Amino acid sequence: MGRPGPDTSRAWQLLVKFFFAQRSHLPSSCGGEDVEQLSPAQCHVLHLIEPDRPLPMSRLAETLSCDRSNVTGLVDRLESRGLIQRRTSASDRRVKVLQLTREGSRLRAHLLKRMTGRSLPLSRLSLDQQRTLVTILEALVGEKER
Amino acid sequence: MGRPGPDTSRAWQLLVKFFFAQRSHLPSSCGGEDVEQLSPAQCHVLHLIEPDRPLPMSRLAETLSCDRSNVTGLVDRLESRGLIQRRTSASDRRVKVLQLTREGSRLRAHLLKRMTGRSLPLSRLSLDQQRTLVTILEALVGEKER
DNA sequence: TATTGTTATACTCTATAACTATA
DNA sequence: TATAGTTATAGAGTATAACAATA
Repeated sequence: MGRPGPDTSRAWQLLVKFFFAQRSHLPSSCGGEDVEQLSPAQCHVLHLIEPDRPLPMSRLAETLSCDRSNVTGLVDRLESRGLIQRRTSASDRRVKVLQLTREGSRLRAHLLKRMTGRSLPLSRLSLDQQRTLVTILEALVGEKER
Repeated sequence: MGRPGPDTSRAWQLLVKFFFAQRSHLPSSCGGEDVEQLSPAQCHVLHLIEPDRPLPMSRLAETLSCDRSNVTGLVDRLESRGLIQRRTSASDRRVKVLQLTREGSRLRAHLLKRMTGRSLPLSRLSLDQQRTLVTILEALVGEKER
């Protein structure tokens, strides 16, 4: 619906810059009280798996837009930490669905909570700006409601 | 200036999701006519080095918020492709400054141009939204003017 | 002594290609 | 034949620790 303009390039540049600058601070540094120290990718996966909502590995690969073999490794590491579990789907024995363990669910909630904290630079924005940002990003990601 | 709210967490989640979804598409897939196929990190570094504006490696490490040893590797790879050059600073012989080669400068311009193209999802936003996004991101990154 | 950059090491992330098991 | 997931392999990204050169 829009047109490419000078702001297009500028926005992307800033987006990348922001992401690179923040990725090391959060949400990976979720360690703290928890022993675990998850990588950004692992944290991201943990976010994408919602409690009581089994997620096929193929869907995860799509969302991450990465190769399926990559997902195997990510899941291996998260599973070895006891955060998620693989389960063979009943309807199609080829697919494996992922679900959070109790520990995984706990850590995920902890992450979400932490992301809302004051330390997050995003909280420096006014509420109006935050709302606007969410609207824009939803349009970008192609999510309507969630 | 703001307060943590439900949108804070939501915004970050979307930001991460968007970045993960896009990182493989651009601007790394800048190959095309060029033989090179740069990684996202390498593209990012290329952006950060402006033509005729030598950048100390330590500054680059700060901007990327990563370890200095990491920068060594990134620069090694970009230098071996002939895109940038290391030069020992005259004022302080410990520091090395980076500058684009002619080829690097050309490729950087190509990247910037490509980012403005229609293919970029960001260009789906209205001009107003793009402008708003830039404003918000500038606040986040802590950049006033450029 | 402190700082800049490098090297050595180890682990994670990522893609490609070949494979297994299901469908 | 096609699809979901795995394995093997290779390269890139990242951090820690020890080191050299310079300040």
